[in-house]
Amino acid sequence: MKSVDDVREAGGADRERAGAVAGAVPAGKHAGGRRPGETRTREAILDAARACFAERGFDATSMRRIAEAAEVDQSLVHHFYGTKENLFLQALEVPLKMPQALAAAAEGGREGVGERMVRAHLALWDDLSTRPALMTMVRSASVHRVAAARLRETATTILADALGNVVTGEDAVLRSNLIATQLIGLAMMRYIAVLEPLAAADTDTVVRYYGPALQAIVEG
Amino acid sequence: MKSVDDVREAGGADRERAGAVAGAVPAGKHAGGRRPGETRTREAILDAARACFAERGFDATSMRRIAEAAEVDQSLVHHFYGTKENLFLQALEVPLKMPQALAAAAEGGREGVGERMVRAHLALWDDLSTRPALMTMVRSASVHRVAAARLRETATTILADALGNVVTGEDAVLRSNLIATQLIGLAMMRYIAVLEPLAAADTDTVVRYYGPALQAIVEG
DNA sequence: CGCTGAGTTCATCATGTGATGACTTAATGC
DNA sequence: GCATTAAGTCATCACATGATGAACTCAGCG
Repeated sequence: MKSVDDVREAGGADRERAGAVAGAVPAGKHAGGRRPGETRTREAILDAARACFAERGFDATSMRRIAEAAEVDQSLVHHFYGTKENLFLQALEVPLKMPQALAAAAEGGREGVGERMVRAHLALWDDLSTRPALMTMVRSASVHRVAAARLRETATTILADALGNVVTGEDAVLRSNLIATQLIGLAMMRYIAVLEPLAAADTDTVVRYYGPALQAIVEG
Repeated sequence: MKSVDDVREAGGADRERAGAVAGAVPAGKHAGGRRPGETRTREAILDAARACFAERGFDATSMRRIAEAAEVDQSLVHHFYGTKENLFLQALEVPLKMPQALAAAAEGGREGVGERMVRAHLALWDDLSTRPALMTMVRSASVHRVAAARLRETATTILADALGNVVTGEDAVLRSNLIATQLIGLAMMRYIAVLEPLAAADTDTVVRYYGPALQAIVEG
């Protein structure tokens, strides 16, 4: 898969494809046709889509750009995923790691849970296997209904569930919301708006300062 | 100005315009021409643009939609504001109220400053004269460089400046960032993602729970 | 009055978009 | 081996978009 950055204004400099020996496709005949051997194109397209959506959001990402990033014909994207909407949906699928990691962080009692949550959250965003989906979700949440719904769902189902044993008492759900609020804010500023010095700060420092802020809400 | 919602799929049901008496424009002649009396169209367009951008973000808002919302021909939008980019820039202009309100909230010493900041922030978002610009900024920050820059600028210049006397000591700037982080997160979840019950909670409740979280960072 | 400039509409363009269908080649099941 | 299905390309469509230019009407100034 090509890097998303490479694609930009590409145009047409990359007509020869890997494995297509020069002359293998006789001039005048159709270049189409299934590639020999087993294939991983479907996954490549999804990866490319995730990367593109993560980097520019739903609207600014065209099917053509995704195809280019996956080094594949545009129709193939439609062939596998149908509509752009549906592809986006797939790209949005949050890895199972996420609820697990957050639930694990919530275990171990009330004490220090703020710091553990911040650390787990940062870990998910720094993990290359989870980051694109999260980035896609947050980046498009402001303009795409489905992404916004996914964000809400994540905030309630996943987070509130994980925190069920920890955030108790008056207005427990509201307070869970506020914790989600803090974590999403952190993602926005550190990874999307890239606010300095926050974006460059190392994990431990962020955990040290931000943890107590979450803790304040846990305590009520 | 028409409500943004009315526009949706409008199409062409609204051909007769206010003041254009039937027959006033002889068939076969041009309908163009300046309207009699003084005009406020320029401002109307900007208002419409702000409303549209606030509701759907930069990409999903077309010049045509803005024109429709302002009940004006599309070319007029270009006539007054040139490119879409430039119009967006104008719509993004943050009202002067904002730095003032936040600076005022920061006055009065360290004690209770967390709550005062949250309250001031919510007030700005509930004020119809400031809300559209803020909404536009946050909603498009994820996908538009200029909006993101504006957001950073707001977070540093305005917020950090206001908090200069309050947030002191180690990593003061980083901690100001984290406070901005919390406020932006709140805007995201309450006004954009519309997470319940947070979105429906009344101001005082939010202030009561969220204030101490900001305070935790002020204290360090 | 007549002129200039600003406000206003219409028609149109080039471009990029998502989507479809025809066609080609390889894998797979019988 | 032979039919069926899956993977792949190309050409093309209908449409929405941002932008421009020409034409027209009013305001304001001399």
